[in-house]
Amino acid sequence: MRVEFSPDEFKVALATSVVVFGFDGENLKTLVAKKMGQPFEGAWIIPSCIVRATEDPAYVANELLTRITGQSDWMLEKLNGFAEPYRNPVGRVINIAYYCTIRLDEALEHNLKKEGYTWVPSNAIPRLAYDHNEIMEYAKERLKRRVKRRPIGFSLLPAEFTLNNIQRLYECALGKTFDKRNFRRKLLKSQLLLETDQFIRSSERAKRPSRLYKFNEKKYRTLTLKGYDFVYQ
Amino acid sequence: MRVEFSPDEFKVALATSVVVFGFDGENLKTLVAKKMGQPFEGAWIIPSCIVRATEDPAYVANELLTRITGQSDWMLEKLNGFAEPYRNPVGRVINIAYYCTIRLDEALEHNLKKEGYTWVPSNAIPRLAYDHNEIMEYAKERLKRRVKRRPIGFSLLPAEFTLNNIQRLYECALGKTFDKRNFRRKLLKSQLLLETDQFIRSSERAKRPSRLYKFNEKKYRTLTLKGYDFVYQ
DNA sequence: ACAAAAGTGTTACACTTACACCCATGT
DNA sequence: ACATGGGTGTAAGTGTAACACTTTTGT
Repeated sequence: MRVEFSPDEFKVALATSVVVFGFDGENLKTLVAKKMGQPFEGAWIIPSCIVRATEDPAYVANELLTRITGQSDWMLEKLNGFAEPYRNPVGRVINIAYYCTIRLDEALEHNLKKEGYTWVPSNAIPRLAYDHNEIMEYAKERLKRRVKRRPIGFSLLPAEFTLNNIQRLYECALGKTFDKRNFRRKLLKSQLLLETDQFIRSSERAKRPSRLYKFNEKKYRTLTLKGYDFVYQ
Repeated sequence: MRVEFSPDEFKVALATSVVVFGFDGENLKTLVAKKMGQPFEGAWIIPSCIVRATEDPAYVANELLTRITGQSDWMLEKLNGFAEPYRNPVGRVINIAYYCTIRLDEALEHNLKKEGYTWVPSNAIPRLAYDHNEIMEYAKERLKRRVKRRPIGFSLLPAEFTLNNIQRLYECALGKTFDKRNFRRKLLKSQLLLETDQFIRSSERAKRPSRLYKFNEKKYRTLTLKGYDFVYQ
């Protein structure tokens, strides 16, 4: 029975990666960067970082995101530990991966650019180094599940948005399409949205402007407290 | 930026734990053992094992289960990596945890006893060493989710079982009760069960014997291929 | 005027829930 | 005979899914 650790069992290294999802009103996308240094120099990777043996990966991941985005206090959700041997050619490295969602804005975009990060559409992820494609798929599945149970719009949409925006977001995240009338009915019935009296043109092509809505955060909080399940399949 | 591993980053050790669920017709239960050796000598733990830096935790977990149960080829599902610093007083240890479900039988019980493992009811888990209570809770939540989406009876019930058995199993796993008529209607409509012409007395107290059913594995396989969701909330 | 997307209701069906009594058997 | 769990049906309500046309605005 192997239950006692001897000193030479302590030979593994830790890393953390964070899958970041954003939504531009049209498409769901995720952050990647070009890997610097060997191995895999120049390959695409998910934002990642070494974790020292004394550190908490959640803390390190938070620091990493803060540097990348210029914003702090992230609601990171843990994805999993990726632990296959040989996933890293340098040695045995365990990756503790997280994901989060983010609202896009200009300051953010500026910071991302400065730090060398790029958005790629989450339905067309390029080949990534290590097992990062696996981590990415895992994150997409998790987001899907999340979307089915909780209205995620809060964290991905701007403060005001159209019903078409949010429908599009759900369609991207779940990889299917919905009937406009049924979607609206369901969403409005939930009372999670508040009508504003603002209108916006959703694209160049659109002639008629569409109404802006915002989230009813109070309603959302009371509902989640009661163990509300949104359940959009 | 910390992206290059130096040799002294490789200072972490690995372990794996497996949460095993079983069902005796009345209650859902899970395997624990008494810890041998320091630290936490004599405390209850989830079946666990060291993983060397060159090994695959999934493989090691499988070996561990094979030893404990005397059966091989486990369908282990990965739970998560538990990676908080200081979760193990001996040093930095990452635990890659799995869970599985098992059909009880006599050979199994005999082997468990021989290896020093004991069942505890999964709604009354004792205080466990390390962060094993956290892992256990995580596993219970996962089982719950699993039960909601897929008929788990296959892996937990004997080949033939009564409708009351399976209802009881669902009630244990989900921590709620169901209306007998509605439960039966739903289950039978799914066509996942085949009526046998066998009857059994479900307990000493029961006078009238109840009908045995078995799983319609073919139906199950075609349904899961089509992306079937059982969805019992 | 026309092009483009915004917006709007109804109906049929499926599923869920609530609910109470008789049945078969062993003691 | 009685105690114990086994077994059964119906009706109301709720949610889902399918469906097509009119409105508003910019060009």
